[in-house]
Formats: sequence, structure tokens, C-alpha cells
Amino acid sequence: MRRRRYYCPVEVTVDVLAGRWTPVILAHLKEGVHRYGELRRRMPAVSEKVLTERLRGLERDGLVERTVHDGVPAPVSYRLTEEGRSLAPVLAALYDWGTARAARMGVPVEPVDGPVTPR
Amino acid sequence: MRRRRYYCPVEVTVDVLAGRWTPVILAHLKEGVHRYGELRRRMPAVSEKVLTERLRGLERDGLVERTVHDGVPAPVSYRLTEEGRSLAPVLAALYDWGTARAARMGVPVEPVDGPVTPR
DNA sequence: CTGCATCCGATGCGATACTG
DNA sequence: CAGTATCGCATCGGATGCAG
Repeated sequence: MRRRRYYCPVEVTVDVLAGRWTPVILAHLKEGVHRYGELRRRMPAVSEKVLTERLRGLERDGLVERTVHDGVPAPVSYRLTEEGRSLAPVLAALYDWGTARAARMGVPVEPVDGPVTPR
Repeated sequence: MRRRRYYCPVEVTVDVLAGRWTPVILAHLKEGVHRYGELRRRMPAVSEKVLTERLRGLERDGLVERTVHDGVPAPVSYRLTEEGRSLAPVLAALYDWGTARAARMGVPVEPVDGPVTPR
């Protein structure tokens, strides 16, 4: 973990989900196994650098598993670990509130490759 | 909102909850109205600068309401707005997962409910 | 008590170019 | 296809000092 002492459980969660894109990556992986390129398509606004950095960090924290498959070039897939799947309620809550907030604010949300529907 | 386009509802939520301390502040306010000093006591690791910045931002985003009471010096209290209270499921999920994660990792979480702990 | 002002380092993030 | 390497800006956030 990053800090010595925690005074609220929320601080623990925030440490793991830190960064602008970490929760978004996990929300997509919650839907199933995804290739690197699939994640890129679903997150057009994130740079390759940041996407890779976050995936490495999530791997280090034990939330995501990286698998290199046979093939040329070698396909790489990412999936949630058991620990990562335990975040499902958090990710669903983030998703639901974002949906409602966007509706209240009249802000459009345009998923790529069809809806990214949780659950 | 910060960005023009959203490709996933989670991005909307993350924009509002951005920052290391924002979710923690909201989680404390979810428990009830709090004075500035009470928030300081419950969040010993955050600086006054950041706490004030976040509270102002949350006020701007319509999640928190700031009230100056009579008295010298004037007491100031903070409470969630209706929009802020709509975050309750998100905050509860963050809290619950943090609690479980800390237990799995053997990391202690020590809430400050009593007197001030000086830094 | 509740803050604001200032400084400043650390980190996050985006853009671009390049590679096995 | 799935990354690395590099650069530079922006933002975050901690420390300190001061004020009404």
C-alpha cells in the first residue's frame, strides 16, 4: 500500500483506484476478458502510455491478470483476478451514478462498440 | 464538467470524485453535518490547503453546502446537498471494499472519533 | 476557529515518435 | 498488435506562515 496509516476505509480504496483511468479500465474488464486493442477502442481518450502504466499497476496490485497468447504478433489479454472481481459492487455503483449524473446534467455518454452495460 | 466527451459513465463519476481526498470528505459528510475542525480531526493526513480546496470544489459542483453560523470566531459547517446524498451507494461501496481490503492485507484502519491527534 | 497565500516538489497525463 | 521512449505541461498535494 502507499500510505502508512489509514483513518478511514475509503482511503484504502482510493489508494487502489487512484488515477483518472483506473476505475474506467476496471469497469471495462468487469465485462469480461479484453485484448489491449479492445481497451483502446473503448477508451479513445486515454493515451497508450497511461493505459499501459495503469494496467501494470493493477497487475502489481493483484487486481488484473495479463496473459500473452500464442500468435504472431502475440495477442495479449487482460482479465480481473478474484480480488479484482471483488470490486464489482464499487464499479457498478460508479457506473450507475455516472449514468444518472450525466442524465441530470444533459451530458451525452457515447460508448464505443455498443453499450458497456454492467451486470 | 471537465471533459467534452464521455465514452463510459464511470468517467463522469471519476471527474466529480477526482482527487485523493474528495471521496473521503464525502464519506465523512455522509455521516452527518460536520464542522471544519471535525473534518480536520477525522482526516489527520490531509493539509488544510487541500481540504479547503476540495470543499470549495465540491461546493461548486453542487455536492456540498457550506454554512457560516453566528459566533466569534464564526463556526462553519458542511453538509451534503441532495445531489451529494445521491452518492451514498457509491460511498458505501468504497467504504465496504476498503474495509474488506484492509482486512485481507492486514492493514490497520484507525478512525479518529475522539480528541485531536496532532500531526 | 477557519481559513488564505505562497512556495515548490512529485506525479499524472497527453502527444508524438518509434519498435519487435 | 501491443507496446516503449521521451518530452513537457498541468495538476495535485504537502509545508509553512499569516490573518480575521
